[in-house]
Amino acid sequence: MVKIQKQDTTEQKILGAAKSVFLEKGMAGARMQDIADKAGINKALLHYYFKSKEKLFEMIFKEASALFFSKINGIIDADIPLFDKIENFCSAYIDMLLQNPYLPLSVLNEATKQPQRFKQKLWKNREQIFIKFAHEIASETQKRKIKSIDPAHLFMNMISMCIFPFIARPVWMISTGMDENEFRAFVEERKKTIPQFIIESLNK
Amino acid sequence: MVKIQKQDTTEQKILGAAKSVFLEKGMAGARMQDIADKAGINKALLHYYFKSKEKLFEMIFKEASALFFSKINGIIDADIPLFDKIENFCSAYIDMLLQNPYLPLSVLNEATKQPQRFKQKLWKNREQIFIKFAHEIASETQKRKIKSIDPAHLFMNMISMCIFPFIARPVWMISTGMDENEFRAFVEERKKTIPQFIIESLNK
DNA sequence: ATATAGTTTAACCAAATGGTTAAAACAAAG
DNA sequence: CTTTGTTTTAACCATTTGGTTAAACTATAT
Repeated sequence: MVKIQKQDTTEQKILGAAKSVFLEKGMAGARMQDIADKAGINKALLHYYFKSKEKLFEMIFKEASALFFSKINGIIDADIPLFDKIENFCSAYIDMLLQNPYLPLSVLNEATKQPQRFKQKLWKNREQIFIKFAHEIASETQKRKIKSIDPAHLFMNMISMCIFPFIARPVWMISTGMDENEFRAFVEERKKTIPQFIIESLNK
Repeated sequence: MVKIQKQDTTEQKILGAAKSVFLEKGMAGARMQDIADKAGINKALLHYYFKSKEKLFEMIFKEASALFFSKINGIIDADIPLFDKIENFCSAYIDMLLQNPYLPLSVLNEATKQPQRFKQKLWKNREQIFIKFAHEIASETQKRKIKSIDPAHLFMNMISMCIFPFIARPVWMISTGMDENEFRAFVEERKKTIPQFIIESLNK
């Protein structure tokens, strides 16, 4: 008989627990004991599966940043009209972030605190993210289909508006009085309002 | 004779060192020894001036978040035309961030990791930041001067585009190949491109 | 000169934390 | 039943780190 009841193997439980603890507390703030507790096991077993905090963190972080960057390339590289691309990107990226709200803060944090390590370990074969996007903008501008705009700024604007709300979430919630559901609804709305906002600005 | 050569008192040196260490490493990652070293003193003297890490951190963090929020209210509350207000805000806020590049990540980080503490200690008498702004938008919309837009989204868009580049700086620099100066120039440009972008989108 | 506040040195303490170890318990497969 | 890999228990270790202490030194003001 194959394993049926255990949907989660111990390793998966550990990885899940590690992800949530690391993403919430960061490398420095995370405690191995907390991870063990959250996984429902003990510290000995935790080290039985993963040699060190470093190794475990690296594993989680690699996965996290892959998630953080992968969606971008996929959609930006698609072969569809510019405006559709913008709409798709915002919608898909926000969807991903809704499922991983702590992702941006965590990834950008570690990239800030350990820039050299980040560059070495996570930026090996990654190409310029928005080269193709830049060309496309240039082309559309030349064809006089949209107003002239520096692609770097446009790209930065787009990802800023998508990502930042998740980074500023607690402050935004406190300062607007939103609760979890209202915030979720607010960000859900942004899947449409951001593309709208961008396209209004680009349209001649 | 009054003290002349010492522009910085020891207390100021400590506060300066603490600010830079805390903002770069966060509460959990900061080391008292590092702060002492950076201030050019020893740990004993550090504790002679500030009882505990907690106290020192609170001091720095209170000042940091005051800086982070104060500019916003000031400009948003000014009594000038909407578009001027947007231009002023972006320009002044980005200027402030250029002088405190680690501020946003640090403040938002601690707000995320200790939301309750943040709310208690730092959000006592602070009012809704953008109430007045919202009214203004509503009024302009009604007067048919600008396109209809939800003020919350507009406000979020604006602060996102201003703040996010500083949070994503290391990743952005790596992925675009910019160096310090180029990044500075890029953000400097944004003082104009962001208001442009927003106003193009709002104009009927 | 002497008292006072600032500063250094260096040793020290207690707690937290990452990591180890060894023995025992357990479960499943051959 | 025995073997094998997994899991627990619980003690333990080494290091880091926040924080303390006491004695000595320095400069300045009275």
